[in-house]
Amino acid sequence: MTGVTIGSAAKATSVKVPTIRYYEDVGLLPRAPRTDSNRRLYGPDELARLRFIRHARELGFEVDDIRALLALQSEPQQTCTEVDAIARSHLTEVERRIESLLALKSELERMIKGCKRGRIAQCRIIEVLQNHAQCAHHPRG
Amino acid sequence: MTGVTIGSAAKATSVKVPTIRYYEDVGLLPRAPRTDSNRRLYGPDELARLRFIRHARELGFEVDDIRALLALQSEPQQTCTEVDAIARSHLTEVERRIESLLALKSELERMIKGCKRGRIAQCRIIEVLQNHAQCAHHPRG
DNA sequence: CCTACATGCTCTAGTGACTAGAGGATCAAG
DNA sequence: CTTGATCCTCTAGTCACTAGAGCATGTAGG
Repeated sequence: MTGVTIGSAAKATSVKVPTIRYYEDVGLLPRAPRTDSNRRLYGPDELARLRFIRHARELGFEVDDIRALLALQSEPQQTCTEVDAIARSHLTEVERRIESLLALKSELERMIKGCKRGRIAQCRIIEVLQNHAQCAHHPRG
Repeated sequence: MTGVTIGSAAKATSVKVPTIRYYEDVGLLPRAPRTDSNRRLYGPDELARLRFIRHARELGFEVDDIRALLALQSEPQQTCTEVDAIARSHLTEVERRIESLLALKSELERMIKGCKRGRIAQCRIIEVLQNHAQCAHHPRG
């Protein structure tokens, strides 16, 4: 019966206490075993999972995506077809995201450069964003 | 008092009709003037503003950020410091995300490769993302 | 052993940024 | 003149949390 309390788990993973409980509620974490006095206990595996979830969320994956990613891990001798499909579609999504983040990066850099000139009168963020908005498909920065 | 209806405004800016009304509610757009029959009217300036808002949202700026950016626009003789700060912090975050996504990308690629050979047993997405999560400040890989 | 008080529990409600739907008015086309 | 699209307001739902109430339990100091 080893394991740490939800508070230490929160500290260890940078996921807040109520968020951990929320993840259990929505099934991203297995129902934690409890002490005699009904407190949740977390072992190293759960902490790893939590860190994974946190990071994936930071990367913008939705809870459902994360559920899928977690599923990939826990089916080690399944036929590969399905796993491959999930991984593949995630890869596509990840690549898409990298693309648009790179576009955003260069645009933000451009904004900052423009601002360096010192006066908003010459600052073109608004102009830039508005114009850019017209070419809906970011045809490569 | 020319102007287009909310429907055409939506089409012209790719912002959905209810979202336009929502932006008015929360003060990102001025209250639109109305026709005799109470319908909202939008002129070119409002369309521009809508396009700006949409794009800024796509870039991940929060409504409050956008409010700040729009406010700055109307004080043109001010220095750019604040705009610069907003953009800069977004840039940092964006770079951080790109890093992580690249790590995830190569892990997914590795998985797919592994799958091709028929086994998923050595899938390490969790490990990879989890470890990556620990170096909060990405001290250059 | 007793008292603080921190931490845990459950439950409900609030947040941001929309999105969907009900129920009704108005406009444009045939 | 009717039909269907579009508009109006209003309420409620979504996702992923986040905050708070109200109560139980654990831990440290005196």
